[in-house]
Amino acid sequence: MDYRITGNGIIVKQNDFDIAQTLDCGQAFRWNAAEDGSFEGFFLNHYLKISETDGGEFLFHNVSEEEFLSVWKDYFDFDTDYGELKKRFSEDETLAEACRFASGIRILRQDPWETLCSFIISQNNNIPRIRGIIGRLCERYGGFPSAEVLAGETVESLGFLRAGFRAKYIADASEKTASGRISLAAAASMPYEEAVKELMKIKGVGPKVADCVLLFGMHRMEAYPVDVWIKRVLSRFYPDGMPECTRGFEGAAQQYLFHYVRCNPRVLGDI
DNA sequence: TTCCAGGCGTATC
DNA sequence: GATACGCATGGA
Repeated sequence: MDYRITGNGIIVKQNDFDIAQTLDCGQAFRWNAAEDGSFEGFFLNHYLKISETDGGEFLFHNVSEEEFLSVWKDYFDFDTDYGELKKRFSEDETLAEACRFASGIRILRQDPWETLCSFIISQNNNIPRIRGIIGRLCERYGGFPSAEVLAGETVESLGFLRAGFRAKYIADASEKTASGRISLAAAASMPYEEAVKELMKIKGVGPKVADCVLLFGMHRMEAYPVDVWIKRVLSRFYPDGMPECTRGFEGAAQQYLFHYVRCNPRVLGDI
């Protein structure tokens, strides 16, 4: 990655990066596309507008060098070589196709708490509605509320979210996180199996949500969320499990596959 | 109108 | 441990 400072922000030269593919592939729910192709959104309390230039570089609008280096470089995971990952994955035919289809996906380094809440909300739900619920949450509190703030709510007072049966899960996650009964910071550095167990102490967090938190909120690339789409992928292409070339980075492979089959369901055949 | 959605808790065997 | 079923809500 190279960057330079201009009068209206930071311009970044970065391989293996596509704004829309990365921000709109189901790992984050608070980014919005404008008609000109730019995206606006937040990481914690940091606002960003980002767009691609005619020269294929990326403009971080009105961002200082300090903020770029301390916030956005990490958020977009610019220090990881996704070209190398895709090269490894491409030993496998299906993965090669998936990587070609969306070669600009990167795994964001998101906030663990926001990721936990977001994927609790995601269960048995569709993406437009997930975005709606999270949008109402952020609108009410003027940004994504902390566990401490949400711990002051009840299932009833969360009714404005129209989150359905998930409201009690959000309440439980807030109470356990705010009180210290579970520690997201500790989970982030635990061995994989222990981390899953720690996260699953929360009501409404099963294996899939735990893996999403580990992958998207703690950048644990070995975490491999299996949802309905990935079940179809496994059944159609990998009945004996994920190929050897993905070992240790199953989560990244999963995200290429997830986006590929959601956009091209026909490749799954009659499943 | 009916089906289904980036699952999980619970009951039952 | 496996399998079946209900769940709140709203997009398609």
